[in-house]
Amino acid sequence: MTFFLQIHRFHKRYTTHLTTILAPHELSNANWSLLHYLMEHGLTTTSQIAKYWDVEKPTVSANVKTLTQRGLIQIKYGEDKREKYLSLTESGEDLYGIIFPEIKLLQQRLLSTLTEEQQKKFQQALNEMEQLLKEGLT
Amino acid sequence: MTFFLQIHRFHKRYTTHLTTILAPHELSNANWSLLHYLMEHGLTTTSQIAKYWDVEKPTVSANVKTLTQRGLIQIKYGEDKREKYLSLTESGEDLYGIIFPEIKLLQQRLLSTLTEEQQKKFQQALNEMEQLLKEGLT
DNA sequence: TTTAATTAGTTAGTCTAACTAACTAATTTC
DNA sequence: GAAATTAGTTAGTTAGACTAACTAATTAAA
Repeated sequence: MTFFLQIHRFHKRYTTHLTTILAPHELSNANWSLLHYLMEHGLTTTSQIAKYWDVEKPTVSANVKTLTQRGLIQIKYGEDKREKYLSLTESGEDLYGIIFPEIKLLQQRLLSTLTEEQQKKFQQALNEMEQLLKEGLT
Repeated sequence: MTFFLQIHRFHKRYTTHLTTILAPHELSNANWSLLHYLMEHGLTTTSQIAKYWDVEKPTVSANVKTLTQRGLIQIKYGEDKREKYLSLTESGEDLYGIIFPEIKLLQQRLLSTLTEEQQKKFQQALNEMEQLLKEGLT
């Protein structure tokens, strides 16, 4: 079984497992990622999130729309009239606080299979591989 | 940036990159996975593939249908009348031979970021994490 | 031997997480 | 000032799943 298939299999199970945690709160994985990003980074724009996640803006835009409608995030406009500064509302933070411990536990549990050194090495490798793909394998 | 987001980002780029290799041959990633599986394992059934990929049978079934219609795989029936034994046709093997070198090169290039020992450890960890998720983190 | 349970594979429908194309409005560059 | 770029949105599409329901075949239990 190749490394790449194992990544694929693991990733699928992991996201599926996340879904079981998030679905009772009516959140998709991507919704959660947005909540988490805002909690960690604070005030930020759609473009920045898209860059961080390495996705296109409409993907972020759709999640912003969903969570704004649910009152979980709020929007402020900056000096640049085009930009929307996103942050969590109080109920957004509350919901985050309810969910995060379980996800944290899951992640810690999974990461306990790796030493800190290994984790660091693997993350580095993932990053390098990603760069290779980004730069066209030059 | 968490390990899990890095896996996600890498995986997405990798599959996107595979798509650019496969699309000129009018193959999806999943189509290629099927070609590759049959090339590596030979005669096999839909259920076995579903197990190996860790997906549901309809997922495999759909890909079998596509590639059968294109004449890339063929079906033989076994003693158990329900089972379909799948294998590559000659044109399936030909197409595989055209595509595989490029994918192999890509994978080798990516894996060059890891020592063999690291790759082994990484795969082991992925496997363990997968088992944890499978068994419900007991 | 008959009935019940399980399995192989298919079809139809649904969902998630993307993407592209096209667009308006705002900002920056020439 | 005009052209180019950027922020964000909308609409449409695709890929890769999944579940539910089903038929037919096989296996297990009574």
